[in-house]
Amino acid sequence: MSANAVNSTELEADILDTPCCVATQGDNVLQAEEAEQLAARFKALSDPNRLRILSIVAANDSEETCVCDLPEPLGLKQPTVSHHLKILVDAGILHREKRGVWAYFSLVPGALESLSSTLVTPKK
Amino acid sequence: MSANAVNSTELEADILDTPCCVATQGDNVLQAEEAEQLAARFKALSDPNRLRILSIVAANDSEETCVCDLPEPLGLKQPTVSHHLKILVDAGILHREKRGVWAYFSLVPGALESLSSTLVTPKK
DNA sequence: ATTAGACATCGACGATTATCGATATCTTGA
DNA sequence: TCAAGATATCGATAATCGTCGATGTCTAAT
Repeated sequence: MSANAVNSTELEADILDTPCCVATQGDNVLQAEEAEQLAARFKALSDPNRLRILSIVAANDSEETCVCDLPEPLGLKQPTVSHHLKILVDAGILHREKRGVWAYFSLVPGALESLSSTLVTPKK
Repeated sequence: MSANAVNSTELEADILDTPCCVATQGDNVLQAEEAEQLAARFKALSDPNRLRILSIVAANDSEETCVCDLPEPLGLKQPTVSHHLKILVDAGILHREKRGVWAYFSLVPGALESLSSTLVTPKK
């Protein structure tokens, strides 16, 4: 550890003797792979336009939201909206259902709640 | 709305008559600037190594965590760790306190909880 | 079959990001 | 004053990302 105090000349504790660099107990800590998966879901939320899409979908939760609802309020072109929707679907946050010509999107029940709980539950 | 049924020949509702592109009520929806701020905080959580840093800091909540604790378990070099810590501090998630030569980090109380609540509270 | 329209995919471009070596800053003990 | 060490900052590089025009695909109605 940090027990370098076998020195006979100085036994008093300096500020620098305050234990630093405590070995982190590896058990309690988020491992690389789980961190990767969690980060991927937060990454889906790390873009303002995607958050606004979620906001619109959540506000319309009674009726589903279709792609055509989105380009105008967001000020984005259709391919860009489609791109963001794909990211949210891949992250398991949105559900896509194609009916006829249109694609309707809705929140995956519990997805945001589950992500939310990872922030308040004691890490791992 | 979509009442184009004044046509005498066909009065039945096609699939395509299902109302699509409902005008989004602009009041209920996350505005650009708030979306930007929220996204910035999620972006801080969108990297696996930053999540692992938070996990380590949270696990050590009794004693504070110093920078020197981190490079080894993460497999990162010190400048990289410093970079991630800065991002977490700037996002208001970590608190930095310099004592002597060392910099100690701790969770900002309530920061993760507040972010968490934005995910479960009805959007806006 | 053909057309029109909604949506997805592709390819490109500029902007941002994660990483790290090199270096600067700052604090402490000699 | 000096040297050592902990941390922050700088500069570069490769990779990823957001955006959009062009194009492809699929569906429904003619």
